[in-house]
Amino acid sequence: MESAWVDTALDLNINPFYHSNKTLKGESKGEVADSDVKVPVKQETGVLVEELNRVNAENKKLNEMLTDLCEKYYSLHNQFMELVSKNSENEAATSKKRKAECEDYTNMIGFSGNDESSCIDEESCKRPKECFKAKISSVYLRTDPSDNSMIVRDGYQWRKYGQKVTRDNPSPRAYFKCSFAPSCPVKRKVQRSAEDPSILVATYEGEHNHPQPSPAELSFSSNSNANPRSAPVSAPTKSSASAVTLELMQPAGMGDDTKKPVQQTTIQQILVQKMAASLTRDPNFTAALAAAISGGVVDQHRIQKW
DNA sequence: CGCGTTTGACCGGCGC
DNA sequence: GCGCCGGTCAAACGCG
Repeated sequence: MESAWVDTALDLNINPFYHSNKTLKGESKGEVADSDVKVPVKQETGVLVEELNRVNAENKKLNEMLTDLCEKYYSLHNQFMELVSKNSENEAATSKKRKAECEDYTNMIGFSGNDESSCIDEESCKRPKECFKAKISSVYLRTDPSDNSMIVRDGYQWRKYGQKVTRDNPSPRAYFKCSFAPSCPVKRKVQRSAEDPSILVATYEGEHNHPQPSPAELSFSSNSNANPRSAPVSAPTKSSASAVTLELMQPAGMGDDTKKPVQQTTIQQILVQKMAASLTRDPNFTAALAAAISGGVVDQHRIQKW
């Protein structure tokens, strides 16, 4: 099923050399042996350079598309924020309800009033503590279904503090707190998708109030991830499983937005990188993109290819 | 012995 | 008011 998607997927040329090899193989009239390519070296490098240029141009175009997308996202995001802040004012005035609703808001916009315990009055602090404090984002990770460990490697250090079987899902939900910084309020829930057990759903609440630990720090400080149960995860297969990240709250840099006045361009760059990384790893996206813009860049690509 | 995980108990919110 | 359910706590346990 998925292989079908992959086959029809837009070739984004993530790995141009592989691609080049394929074309070369095709050009070498079905020679079986890979090693003895009969094309003269000069001609070969010429083809490669040409291919590389073409790929660069395509990447540039895709990059522009992504940037454009980001700009649109930002303007929409801002509009939505305005709308919601108006709504929440009304909401606060009329009803002091309710967790679920609050969570909906946070879910949709990533509205985090203030970090930490900076709420002003006690009353609004207790409930909204949960309502407004936490930024919530979800990460979907494809893993081996036979792999029972619920470990999501995201560069932070987590301490498990609970596990629970929930009603709507036979697989247990694990609760983690960020243990890299003692005061870090971030929590993470990890649970297998009810529909597709091969997909891990990690839900993050809150923001890290510390920078992302470096790999050295991670392997150094405490054994949380070097623990026997966690260790297998560091196997590249799992951590590099194809991941689609839906960061509902904050487009980028969600680790440390204590430094709010980050240049928007920087954020944009990070966002572009993140999106590109996520999207290009997702065969569904590439396929959808291919379908959507099949008249444009891709056609040009295909024409050249044929 | 220290640290992290496991797991049953407990608590609070919510619906009926 | 009661019961269900999700989230958290904390003692017990295991590992290095």
